Amino acid sequence: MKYKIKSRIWIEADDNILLGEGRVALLKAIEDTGSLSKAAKSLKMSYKKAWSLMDALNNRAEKPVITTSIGGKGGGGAELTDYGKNLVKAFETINQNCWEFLDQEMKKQLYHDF
Amino acid sequence: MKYKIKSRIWIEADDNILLGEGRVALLKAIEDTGSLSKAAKSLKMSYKKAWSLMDALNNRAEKPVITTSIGGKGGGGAELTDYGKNLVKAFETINQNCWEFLDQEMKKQLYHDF
DNA sequence: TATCGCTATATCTCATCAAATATAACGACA
DNA sequence: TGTCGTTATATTTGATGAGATATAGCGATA
Repeated sequence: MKYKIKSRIWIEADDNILLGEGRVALLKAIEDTGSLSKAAKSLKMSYKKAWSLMDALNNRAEKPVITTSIGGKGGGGAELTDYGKNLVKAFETINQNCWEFLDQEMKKQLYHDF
Repeated sequence: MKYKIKSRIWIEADDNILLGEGRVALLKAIEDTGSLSKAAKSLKMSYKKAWSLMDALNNRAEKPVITTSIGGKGGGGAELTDYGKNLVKAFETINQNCWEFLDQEMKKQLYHDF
């Protein structure tokens, strides 16, 4: 059997996407680099796109997910709030569990139908 | 809590998409209408797109998923093979189970982290 | 007070993908 | 043997989204 099952999960708020794999990757890069522009660069993403993603995330979430500062030492920066860290952790846990669940489901179906 | 979790699953063969929600919807429409062009129309999809999807599906699957005929009474038509029907059934079962699983997972996380 | 790297935002260009259009071939049936 | 509604395929047109570019403003620090 050469078939593989794949999945993509995301969290919505008010029928708008809040958090998916791309935004989680960006959040983790922000956590690592301390800056939105460096995070974007590390993911080979334009600053504009990264900013748009984080702007939408911050506006739609119940509480701020990242905080930013302009000017000062280093020019400014961005970092995750505790709430943001929890969101990332929850997302990754669910995502991992989903993969494992689907692999099991696929095996069940293969046994029956193919 | 206004957050909702969503998912999309698909089956790949050789790193190419084989079957996802769109193709399953098309297969069911073919089953209902007996024709690829009618199925496409019922989903407001161009014939070309529908044909391309089913061509890729048939070529990548281990066995044919639909059979087609040209000319004759009614001009021809398309129908699912038994293998195709099993694929659809398996996909929908897994997809349904995945939704239920994710809803439970979401509740767990909400309880802990938000 | 000049510098620096960052956030924040608008605008324009381009590539990619989808849709629309056109056409050939087929075979049962009247 | 002509008609009809399909399948099958190429080509052209159009729209949407991503990327590139440009610019302003900020504040700690030297």
